[in-house]
Parts: sequence; structure tokens; C-alpha cells
Amino acid sequence: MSLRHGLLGLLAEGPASGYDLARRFTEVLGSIWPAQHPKIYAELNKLAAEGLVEVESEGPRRRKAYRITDPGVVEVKRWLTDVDVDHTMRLQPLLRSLFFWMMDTDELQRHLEAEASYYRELADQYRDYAARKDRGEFGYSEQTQSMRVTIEAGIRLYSALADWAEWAQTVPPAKPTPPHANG
Amino acid sequence: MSLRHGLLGLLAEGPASGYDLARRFTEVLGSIWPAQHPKIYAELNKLAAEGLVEVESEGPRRRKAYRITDPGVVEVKRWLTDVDVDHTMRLQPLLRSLFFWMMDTDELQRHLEAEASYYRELADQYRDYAARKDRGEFGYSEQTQSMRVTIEAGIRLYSALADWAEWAQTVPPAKPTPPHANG
DNA sequence: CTAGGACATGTCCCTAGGGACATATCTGAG
DNA sequence: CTCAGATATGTCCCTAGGGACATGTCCTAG
Repeated sequence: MSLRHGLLGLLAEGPASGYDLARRFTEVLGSIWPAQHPKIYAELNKLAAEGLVEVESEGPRRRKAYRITDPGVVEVKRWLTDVDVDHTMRLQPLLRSLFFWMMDTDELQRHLEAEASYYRELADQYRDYAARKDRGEFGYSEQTQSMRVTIEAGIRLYSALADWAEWAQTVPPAKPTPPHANG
Repeated sequence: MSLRHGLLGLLAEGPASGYDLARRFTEVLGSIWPAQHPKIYAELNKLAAEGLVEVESEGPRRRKAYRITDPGVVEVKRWLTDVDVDHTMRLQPLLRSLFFWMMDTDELQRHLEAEASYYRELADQYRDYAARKDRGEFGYSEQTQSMRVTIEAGIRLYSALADWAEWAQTVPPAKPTPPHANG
């Protein structure tokens, strides 16, 4: 139920169309909160029906830009302060890591190298983003300040995963002889 | 579609009942791959129907222990090596962080402190687990070696998030006067 | 003037997951 | 003997999300 509040939050920065929002979701939020355009349009219609957003303008190509309403702002703030954070994390790579013992050493090494470079690349992307932000490319509004904080989380998270994948390559595959079974 | 392979992987370590598996999922995997018992039982029945697992024994209280079959083992290995890793990450706390600018400073500080201690606690839990593993409490099988690697990821991930939440508390709320607007 | 491509919004279906509810079985405390 | 509580397995419904498919609109290159 966070797509709803994600949209409201983005609209709190200023009016935007479903298309704009879909682009922002894939560009900025792609790796931490994926959302497909069909869901976005559907949710926008629901939000409009509930009066949390309203059509601000209609443009060419049936474009509809939405604006957040006062009740909409109230709702995002309520969500931010009164609703418990959902800490659910569902990371398939970590689930897989439980079963590394079933892979043979070569495969595992290849896998871990691929994972490491995947995470390293994402971390670098976020780092670039942060550098551009710090250079002032996106201005100095409070919104971009928050974005900077989100980006920092991306950097740290993906760096941690990259380091982990590299570290895992150095872990000895298994103990062939348990300590109590020698002799 | 990973619950399926999670169950197969756990069963590859040895026979277990749905109840056992549910416990393992909440205890070890709770924070990185949540799964409710109804889904687990349903999936086990499907897996049994497809011949990837079979009933190993029936115990008291209608207990059914399952054992992985050869095709089951083949299927986990296929998943581990041939199926692309799903890197989807959906972290509500990061989505929320995009909207920190809508919270007032006090609320935000309280929020970040709560987040930091939440993550710190989880990191500590994983660290304890790792220490127990390193002391040999869980033996030295290849399975526990893999578990150790998974735990390490938990430690690093949650430490990174805790550090981030602490760091975020030191970030100035916003720039009241943009650099080009002074004078 | 016409066709390809970007812009823009949607429908539809299927599966995964959350969570409330139901039920059977066994053990141990009183 | 009885009842609480742990063990153990399920049904059912609802929502969220993934992804294929459909459609309309405008611009621009040829």
C-alpha cells in the first residue's frame, strides 16, 4: 500500500502526469521501489476519486497532470508520522546464499563475481547521482536534500552488498574434516 | 516464485515438516525472506504433487515430514545456476526517506533514532548468530558455512542501514537560502 | 502524405503474499 | 478428568504486483 503514498509524496513536490511519475519511479526509485505504469495510472484514478489528488491540467496526447490536494497532503503526513514503518526486506540474493553449499566452487565464484560487479555498478551510479547533487545540479531545495539522503542509502546499501559478495569469495568452501572427526 | 526454491533448498539439508520449515523461515529468514505457514503448506503440497518432494514419515499430531527427491535436487540446482537472480529490493524506509522534507525536524529526528536502533538491534542479533556459528555451536557442515555467509550479509546490510540512519540525523534539514540568492 | 517512434493512458489476467479463521492432536498441570 | 497451550495442518479471501496487450496522440524524417 506504499505506491499510493509514493505517488502522493512525489506529487507534493509539484504537479505531474502519470507518465512523469512512471519515469521518476523507474529512474530514481527503480531499484528500491519498482512500479509499473499500469499500477500508477490505476492508483492515480483511485486517488482522484477519493479527492486526494485532482487533475491540474490536460495537455496534448490526452496528458493529464495531477496536483495533490490539501487532504492529500494531510494523508502523506499521516502516513509519514503515524503509520508504522514496514521493514519488510525480501532479497532473493540472500535467500540464494543459504544454498551456496549446493553449487560447485567454480559456479559459485562466477556467481559471486557477477553479483559483486552488479552491486558495485549500482553503488557507483548512486555515487554519481550524489556527486551531481552535491555540485548543485538539482538545486538546493528541501526536496533534493531528501533525495540526497535516499541516494546515500542506496550507495551504502549497494556498497555493503558488493563488499559482501567480494568477501564471500574468500570464504573457504566448507570444512572437509570437522574438528571432532580427525584421526 | 522463490518460496518454492527456498523450501526445496531447506529440504536439501534434510527431511522436515511444514511446521519445521515455517519455524526456520521465521527464525533465520524472517527479516530477509518472510513466509507465512499457509503458503508453506500449500507449496509443499504442490511440490509433492509434482514429485519434487515426498512424504518421508508421518508423526504424531498429523505431522508429515517431507524429503526432497532427486528431481527436486536437480530443480534447486537449476534455479541456483541457470535462473537469473532477481535483484528486486523494495524498501519502504528508503521510499519514505524521499519525503523527509515533509516532516518537521523533531519528528524526523525521532524517526531516524528509532530506525537506527531498530537496524542496530537486528545487526547485533545477526552478529551474535555469527559468533555462535564461529564458536562451532552449529557444527561445521557446508550448510552452516553457507548460513554463515548469509548471516554476514545480514550484519553488513543492517549495519549499513543503521549507520545511514545515524548519518541522516547529522544532515542539515534544508538550505534556507540557495547560494545564488544571497545579497 | 505517410510511416515510425516517442508520448500518454489504459485493460486484463495471473500469481504471490498477508492475514483472518478453522481444526485436529497431543502433553502436562491441576 | 479436564482444560490450557503447544504442535501441526490447513481453507479462504483480499490486495499488490508483474506483464502482456491495446489504444490514442503528436512529431518528424523521408
